[in-house]
Amino acid sequence: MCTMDDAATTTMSNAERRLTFRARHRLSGIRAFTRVHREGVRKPRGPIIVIGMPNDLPHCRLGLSVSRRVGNAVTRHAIKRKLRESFRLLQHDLPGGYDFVIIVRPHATIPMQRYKDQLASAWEAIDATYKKRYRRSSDAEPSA
RNA sequence: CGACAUGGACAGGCGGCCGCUGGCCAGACUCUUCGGGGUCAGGACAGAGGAAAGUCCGAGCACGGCAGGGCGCGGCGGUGGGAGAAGAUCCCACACGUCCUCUCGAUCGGGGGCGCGGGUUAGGAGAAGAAAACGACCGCCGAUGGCCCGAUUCGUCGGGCACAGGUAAGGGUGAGAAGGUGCGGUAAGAGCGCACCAGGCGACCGGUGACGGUCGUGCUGUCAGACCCCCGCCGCGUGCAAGGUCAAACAGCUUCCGCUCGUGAAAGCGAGACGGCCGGCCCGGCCGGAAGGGAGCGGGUGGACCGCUGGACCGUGAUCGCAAGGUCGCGGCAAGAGAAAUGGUCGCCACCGGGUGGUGUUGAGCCACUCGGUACAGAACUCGGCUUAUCGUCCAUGUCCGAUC
Repeated sequence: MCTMDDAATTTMSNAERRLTFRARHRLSGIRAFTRVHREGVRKPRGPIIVIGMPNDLPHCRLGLSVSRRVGNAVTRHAIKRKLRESFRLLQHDLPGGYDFVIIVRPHATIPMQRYKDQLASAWEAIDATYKKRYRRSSDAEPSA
């Protein structure tokens, strides 16, 4: 039993440490996108606008919206890959349980590190906003 | 050697770390209606293009439509062969037009490039212009007729006017002005006549044919067919978000059961209860099955699976063909995503450009350091073409020619 437990904990910790980007990390479907657009918090950061809202999952999900105005298919795809990579590398360093939609505005190409910094900044800002809201509502509830 | 043209090949390389998609091989945990499903970690393998693009043609495939014919709409357009699944497209030869190539220049020949290229004597629209064809704005003429003046042998003659009229030489407009140039001709002109040139028509000759040649014929405006139109030929529509399968949940529809007792294996039948209708009420008669459940049909929404990658396939050798390509042998299986994988980052090297320093008689070049760059561009059902974009490197072929004056 003891060994079983050990094995379980190691796999868990391994799973937590690994920087994967699977299908479950993707935001999919027009409903999920419009929901985030309508209810989420918008944080513009340079060439990108990050919209975030909490989900009921232990991890975060990412959706990308890059219009044709940004460039041709190759350019758009390159930006998407860099943003996805940024999300992948950041996923365990920042609080989980959010859905994000990133809208990309037309801009000159920049290295991935810049996208990563912008995303981290927006991520923290969104988390702070929801933490504040949660605290306010839990403070207000007992009094009312 | 160099320049230009055409065709072909390649589309920076290697490594570390961290990831993604696919089927395959194996494992742990877990759920299960025992069919299977879920989560996690692992292994080796495979994983964008010559244009994957534009979606412009031609097909396969799918669904819908379809007697036959006509109108309409759309597409194509030199000729003869050939390749091809194809009426897409391509190849060879020829014809026509045009350009280039030698030369101070001209002509002829050779060679090469380019051409969405049937009909403009079937007709129409089109700006400017007087007019695009039954042409007269200016101009020219005014022979002939008219009017006026003079002379007169009374027959006419000379001069004038620009009234009738004649006229396409010249001006102006235009891409184009009555085929062009020259000579004759005329009052002035005009294919009115002639010569040459260009075109049309006819005859003959050559050619399978596009067409070419000769002769005849005064027959002759021209830009536009990437405007309508005419002629010939061809053409159903929509595209994998096509379309098919599956199981859920929820509308809707059909049908059965329905509450009790008897009978019966069951279906059912009989009786009763209940509800509705006839009725003031009862009897009686007729009709029905709420709630709930079973079965069937089933629009739309979301999901899963199929379609979905083995094909007019790729590589290679032989052979046939001028070529496009054909035939045969051998070897191979090569992405299948779905908010959409095929990457991110770091280092080294290669190539190109700039700067600094060194070497070098100046220069060319070489070396070191440093900075920047390394195209166009991303599969979305699959093929065959076309078109467009493209940093550069390499290879192959062709041309850069001749005669006469």
